[in-house]
Amino acid sequence: MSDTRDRVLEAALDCLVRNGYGGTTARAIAQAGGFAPGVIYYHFADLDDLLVAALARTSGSRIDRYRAELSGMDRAVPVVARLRELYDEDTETGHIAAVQELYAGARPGTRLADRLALETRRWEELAEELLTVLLRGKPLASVVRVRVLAGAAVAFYLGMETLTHLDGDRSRPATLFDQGIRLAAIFDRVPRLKRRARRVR
Amino acid sequence: MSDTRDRVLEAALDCLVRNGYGGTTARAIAQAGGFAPGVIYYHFADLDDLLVAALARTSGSRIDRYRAELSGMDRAVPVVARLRELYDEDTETGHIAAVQELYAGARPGTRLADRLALETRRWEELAEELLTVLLRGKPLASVVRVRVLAGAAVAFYLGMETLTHLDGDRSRPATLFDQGIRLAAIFDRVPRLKRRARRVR
Amino acid sequence: MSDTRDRVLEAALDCLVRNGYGGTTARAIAQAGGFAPGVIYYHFADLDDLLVAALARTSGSRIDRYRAELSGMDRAVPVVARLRELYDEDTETGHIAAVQELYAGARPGTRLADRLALETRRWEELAEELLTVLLRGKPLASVVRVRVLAGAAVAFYLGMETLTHLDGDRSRPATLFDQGIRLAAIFDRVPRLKRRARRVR
Amino acid sequence: MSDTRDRVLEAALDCLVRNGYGGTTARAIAQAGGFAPGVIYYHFADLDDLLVAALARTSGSRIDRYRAELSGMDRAVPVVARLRELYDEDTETGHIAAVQELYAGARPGTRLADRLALETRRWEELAEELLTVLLRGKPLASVVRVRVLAGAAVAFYLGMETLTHLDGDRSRPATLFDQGIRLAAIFDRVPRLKRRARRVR
DNA sequence: GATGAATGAGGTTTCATTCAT
DNA sequence: GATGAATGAAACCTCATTCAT
Repeated sequence: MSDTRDRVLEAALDCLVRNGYGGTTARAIAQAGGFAPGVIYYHFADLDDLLVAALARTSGSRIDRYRAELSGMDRAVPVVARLRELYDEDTETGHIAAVQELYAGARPGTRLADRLALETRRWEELAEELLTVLLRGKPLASVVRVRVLAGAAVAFYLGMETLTHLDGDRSRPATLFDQGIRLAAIFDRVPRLKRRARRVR
Repeated sequence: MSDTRDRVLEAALDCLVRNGYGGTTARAIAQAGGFAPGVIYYHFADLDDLLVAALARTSGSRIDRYRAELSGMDRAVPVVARLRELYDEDTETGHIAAVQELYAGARPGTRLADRLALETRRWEELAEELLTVLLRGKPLASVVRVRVLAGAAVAFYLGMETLTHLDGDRSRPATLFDQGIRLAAIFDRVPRLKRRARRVR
Repeated sequence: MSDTRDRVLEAALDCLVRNGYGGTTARAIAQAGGFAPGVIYYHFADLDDLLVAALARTSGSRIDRYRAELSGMDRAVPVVARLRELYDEDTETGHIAAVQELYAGARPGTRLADRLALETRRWEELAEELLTVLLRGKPLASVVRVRVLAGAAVAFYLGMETLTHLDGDRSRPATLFDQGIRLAAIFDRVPRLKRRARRVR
Repeated sequence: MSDTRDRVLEAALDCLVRNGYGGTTARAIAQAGGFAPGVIYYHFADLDDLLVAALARTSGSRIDRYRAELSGMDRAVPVVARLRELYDEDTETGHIAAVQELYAGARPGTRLADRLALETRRWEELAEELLTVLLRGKPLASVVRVRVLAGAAVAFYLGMETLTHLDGDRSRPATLFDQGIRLAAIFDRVPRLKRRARRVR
């Protein structure tokens, strides 16, 4: 059916990774995908529309994957270890780089920005789910609100990506994950408080 | 001396805040500053050069201010409180918005990107200085490397700004600062270990 | 038979009225009529061809209606009164707006321009018929050639429409019709000369 | 000073005459004037802006010329004769053809349309001035309102031009002017009524 | 030092038209 | 008969940059 539509989406993501937001022009996308620039406008209203669709696709599928891989884990070390693998996966496929470019380039007030806000909320919801399980019964849980912590985690992840993308220094996330593992190990050693008949909503 | 050069730099920052990276064109800068477009090229090699200089100026002066305000503080709560004030100051002056735009728009491999990496390192150095004092003698200091923690702090700050800039939701940093204060209070209650003959590097 | 062909013609006229000549694109016509753009090229050689056919249809049917309503009238006042009604009818149906758009947009030398010239001649012929009856025996008839007067009438009508279309001021034709009625009343009071041996053509 | 600005205006008028409204594209204007398309946008905000300026210039200068040539004439025959010469002049210079194209092509609601409405009013004012003098004391003056007659004259002139431009048949205005002269001669033979103490306004 | 006019490449988008299905 | 995806040319417009003054 919309075979070409998919090719356009893929080309747009490709272009984001290779040329950055500013270099993701209609012509560049067309060249990357090997089709005429007009094709874009047959399938999408405009570039903004295309990028929104591309974002929805890549972000959505990544969220699904992250959730599938991490859901229900209640110990921090394996979570961080898995996160690192997923991050490496993202780096290879370039999908996270594409999203990063969108965060960087989107102008506030555009549909793309709105959509990014939406996707951000989805990532925050996922983080909240995971953190809820991780923090259950831990003393830390009584100090911080999970929702806020989730927001901080997403912001941190985004900032790390921005910096990494900027200087191309892959050792930065590597070091951070290393450190994360150590902290996670300590965290896991903190015993859970016992509660009776805890029922969450 | 080069009075005009300064006007150009100010105009460029102005333009970044008001029009974003993509809207910071030679014409727009000239209009913002009330001079002819050609002036830019008299004082700077090209737009990249101008933005590099603008970044150096604004980032440098902000780092100086942050250092002056925070240097030597050894308790977390006042540090976070001060940070919040500085952040609000940044928000008002728009300087942080300008830098944020540069992080967003800079293409890897350009001189601007190199300069951003350099400024990032300076911020990380500042964070390292402050964290070194804060963590002195604390148990956490034996678990995480200060340098890495400093990098994480900068990344987190940048990510928070990116998200805030995108959706314009000022409540996000407010909530995070609130939470930060609470964590800082707990942190401050953790006693410092006594060590003999402490030698720093 | 070619039911769809008719739908295409109607859609083209619709589009002319709503979007103007410049907005009457293949896509817009297709959307207006609820069919695929390709359909146009199945029934018509190109857009020019379609517009020619649309013009022929709408202009032809309007000429027929004008002739049916006005033919044989020999007094000016009822003619002008009837013209005003027909004009209002045209305005409502939008058919006159469509033709006006074609006059405006047609490039000299195209088939559409040729066809417009042809339709103009038909309107001039109709005007000539009507004026011949009206002027019969009037002193004015010996001063002006009916054919030229007919041409002037059509030109005037077209010019009035152009101006009205441009500024959307419907009071213009209203005022002109008012004035026309007064002149017609005076005209009707001028007695007809008696002639012997009337020979037509 | 703005030498080039003038060249752009001239090129636009040239283009209107030669290529019509639809053919007056930025590229075509640039080619006609022998400059780069970008020049247009240096001197004018957009094409609409350019066409408004071109209209103001050509229409304004023609109105001035018409007024200078015709003002104060109180006999119809020399007026019509002079009109014919001016019309021929217009035809040669092509300026009237350019304006005609603008009337035809302008979309209602654009700045160009607004400006055309303004220029139309100016032509109507001129016509009103001239007709006021011509009709002074004539019986016709008590039957028609001069303002309405002026509006009709402008509409007629425009319609005549539209038709002439469309089919390129120069004999049409020639014939109409011939006929006009004959009517003017009759008009001039109608005696003026004597009025006492005529006070205008 | 400064100006502002000019350039030409390249940006997004639209369009008439074709063609495989 | 009809479809709708695809094309490539060309539309308008913006931009960094240069250069004569």
